[in-house]
Amino acid sequence: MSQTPKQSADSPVPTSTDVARLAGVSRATVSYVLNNTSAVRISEPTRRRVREAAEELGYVPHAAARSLRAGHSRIVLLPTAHIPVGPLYGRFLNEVQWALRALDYTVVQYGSLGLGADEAARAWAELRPVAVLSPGEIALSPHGVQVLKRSGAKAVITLGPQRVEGAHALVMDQRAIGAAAAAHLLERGRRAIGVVVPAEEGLDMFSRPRLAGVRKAVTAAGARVEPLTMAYDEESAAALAGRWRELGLDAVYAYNDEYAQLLMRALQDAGIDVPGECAVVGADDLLMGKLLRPRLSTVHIELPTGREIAELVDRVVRDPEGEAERHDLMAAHTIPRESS
Amino acid sequence: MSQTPKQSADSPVPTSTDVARLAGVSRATVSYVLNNTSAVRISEPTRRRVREAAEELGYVPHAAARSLRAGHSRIVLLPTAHIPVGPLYGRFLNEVQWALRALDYTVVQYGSLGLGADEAARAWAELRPVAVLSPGEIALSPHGVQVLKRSGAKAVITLGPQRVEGAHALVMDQRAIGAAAAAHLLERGRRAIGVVVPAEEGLDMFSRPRLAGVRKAVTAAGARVEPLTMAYDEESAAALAGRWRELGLDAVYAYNDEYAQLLMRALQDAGIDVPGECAVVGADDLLMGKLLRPRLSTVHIELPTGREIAELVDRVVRDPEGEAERHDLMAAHTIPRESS
DNA sequence: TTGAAAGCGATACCAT
DNA sequence: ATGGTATCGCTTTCAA
Repeated sequence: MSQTPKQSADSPVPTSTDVARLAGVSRATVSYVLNNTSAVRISEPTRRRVREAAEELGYVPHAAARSLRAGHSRIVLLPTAHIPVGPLYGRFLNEVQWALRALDYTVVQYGSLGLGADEAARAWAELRPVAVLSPGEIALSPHGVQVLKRSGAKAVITLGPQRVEGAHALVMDQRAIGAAAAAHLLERGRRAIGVVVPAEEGLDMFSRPRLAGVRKAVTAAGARVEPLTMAYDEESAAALAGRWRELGLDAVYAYNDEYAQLLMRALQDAGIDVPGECAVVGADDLLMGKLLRPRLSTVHIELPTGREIAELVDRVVRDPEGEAERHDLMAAHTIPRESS
Repeated sequence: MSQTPKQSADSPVPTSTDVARLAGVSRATVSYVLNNTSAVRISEPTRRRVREAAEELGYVPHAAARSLRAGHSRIVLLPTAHIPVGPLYGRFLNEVQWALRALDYTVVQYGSLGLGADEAARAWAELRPVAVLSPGEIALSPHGVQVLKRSGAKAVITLGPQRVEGAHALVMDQRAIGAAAAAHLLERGRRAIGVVVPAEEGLDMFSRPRLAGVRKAVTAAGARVEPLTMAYDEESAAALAGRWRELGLDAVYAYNDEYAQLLMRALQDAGIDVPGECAVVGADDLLMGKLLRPRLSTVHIELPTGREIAELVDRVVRDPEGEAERHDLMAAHTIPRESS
């Protein structure tokens, strides 16, 4: 028999027709055998011949042709930001992808590089995904949702701080994080609270609501809030620390643990005592925070598991009319350590 | 009983036929207009009618149908690990994705969750990608490469420490990192060097060659190497630090900056002076390292830009026979700071 | 138990 | 300047 499948530069890709020919049956039979179609009974010898033929040719079905015929795909489109989000959230998205694959969806991460909301939605729609799970940092317009639904998407779901007209929403209310940090600092007796807002673009979807959360809690208590723009580099942190005393603040909530570490270092280098002169709180409860001195107080964020999210997506796909709006998907609580 | 899903109660997904009908032309004309086919000339009024019809119906072409007809796709498949790699490498992969999209490829990140190398390759082949860019941490067998090429992939490229029979290789030799760290420590007069090997699975593709790099440099100098398994958590680090003095080491290369930070903290907490009693070197040159005290010495890794990689992929796609093996894609040099 | 044939949606050749 | 139509690879009635 054939030893080494001699495939020169231009050997054509084997199709089910080739398998059928080699096995001496029709394409229909090939399909039946390879898909274990239970509605049809094929004799065992035939099955074997088909399988052997497929094996020998190295036949692999063509997903596009299959889903074209089927009229639907199992693609879940997961638009990705072009900027790196934090490690916590990054891990979470990874988990979601996992879980969706475990439910037999094909996860397509689509980087929508500089496309506007509507262009992006159009590009996504070309893939005819059965569902779109759009993280909060991705722009998605009501019109974009329409385009996607019109293109056959059973589920268009936003996963993040805000909802979009027409889409199912899995709301993760970032304000709770700011609120938790603020409550903690107020309880510690702080009355003038700075809030670091990352200068990096694309993070505002997270940082704005966190700031709003702080604002609400702090003003309700009659204390002061000061937004502080800072980039994730030493210069920016040093500059901020340099003018710290003019700001007259006695505490700062620094967006997340990474920014907090950066700022805390800069404050210390500027001779400002933490937590004596200024309390510092981060967020995300990264391992790192426990290693710092003083140990970094943080807001622990309880994200849903990837499985939960995947199952919600699956539910909406199966029952697009069903209610799937959820608001209880995120919890936040402070972990006080030494920096506050 | 199970009839064709009627696309629910609402309107069916519009096809080019619908556009043609509404515009009063044939499907061919629709295709010509919407693709700006230059070989055919369509009158301006007709063009307008077609475009308006498409707009009105919210028509979006069906990517699967198109690529089925075309006989090829612009899909670049990027298998993803199910474990988070470091932040440096993660950012790099993100950049690659960017750059590929800029070259008009559709990047599909495919999480191959617990599939064996051959099953995974088969699953990827179903999507008929024009190229597969497989990061080093992904298992890819020679047989898998065959399957992919047979399915029409013009380029199967490994991106990582090792090469795979049949695939183009963009080799990033991790040994250089270990070698750089070792050379630095030897130069500092250290003679007994520990090497942290992450306990986390999936990182061995990186950690093994790094260890090998250290080993080669150190044994050549007649000094001692000691592999040290450590997980990325405080307990594991503390345990290692607890038995440090028995180990009789005067330096440690801690895989990357994250593990280095963790271990350095544990050593300090165990009363071991850094760098006096033990020098510590990390890798990746993360911002974090500059914030620690003592400042963390590190190996700066020069990864290629995403654009370089994307262009290499593109080149192989256009000329699959051309040579594209590259070994000069990574450079490493030590940045001495205070911890060594 | 198997096969013939009708599409799924888009494109490109060949007529008109 | 347009339209008819074969075709890509696969699934699934309906017939034999």
